[in-house]
Amino acid sequence: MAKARHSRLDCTPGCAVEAAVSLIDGKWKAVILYHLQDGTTRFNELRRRAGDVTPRMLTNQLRELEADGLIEREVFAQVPPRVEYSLSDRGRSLSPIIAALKAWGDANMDLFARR
Amino acid sequence: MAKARHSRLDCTPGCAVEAAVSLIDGKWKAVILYHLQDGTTRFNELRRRAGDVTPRMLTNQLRELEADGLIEREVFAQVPPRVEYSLSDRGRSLSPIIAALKAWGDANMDLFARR
DNA sequence: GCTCATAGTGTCTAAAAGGATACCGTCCCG
DNA sequence: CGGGACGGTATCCTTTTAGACACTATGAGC
Repeated sequence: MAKARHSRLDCTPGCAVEAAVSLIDGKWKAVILYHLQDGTTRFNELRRRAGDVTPRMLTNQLRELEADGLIEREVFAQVPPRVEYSLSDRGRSLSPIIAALKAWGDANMDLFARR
Repeated sequence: MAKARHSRLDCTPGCAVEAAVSLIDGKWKAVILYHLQDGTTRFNELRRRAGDVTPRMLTNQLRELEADGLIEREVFAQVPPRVEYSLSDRGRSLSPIIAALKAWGDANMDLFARR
């Protein structure tokens, strides 16, 4: 699971903001959640869509998202192996935010172009 | 400025999502943006509200947010010194997202309580 | 028999982020 | 004269994150 970045929960109201951010932080988590909105996706399919994630990183991020209850993992006992990832209800409740982030990112692309 | 976590911008559509996240990532940035919504705030006032930020971290985060054009910094040549931080237009355009994150965080507090 | 695809794991290392602590000059208040 | 508020800096150290790269088993297709 993603590490809690703040140990106390009874801090100022802004704390919930940071707590939420800590879940989608991690270099690939937001991207994974974004792509999972298209529906159930397999491991290597995600890998291809995300660009250049190493399998180790992808595994890490998926495991954390799963531990946080944002995604679900279903294993089919076949050969070759088949594992499907999908959004959980909680993960789906995050969709509007992911969409808003994408919209904001697109609208502010000039910011990133400078780098 | 916050480091660009992805070097290429022409990646899959999810890239904008990650780019946006990278701006509010950093342990205190989201909290700072949240508190700045109440209006112009001074350095030590932010420090008190955020809980237990060290001045070094607060300076870092504020400088990055400023470099990213999300906040503005105004120095008054007085003694004792007076420095005020406020949201820029771009920063204000992020407000709905911050608010959504806070709402989501509050609604999913059970997740964080487990830690 | 060779190679490919699947879904990962293990190890090692580099880089970045975050934290602790001490310190600065100036002025005001008592 | 001592102490506090202000808005930071400087230095050092630890933790966390991310990346490269190699490797696994199985079966299918050529």
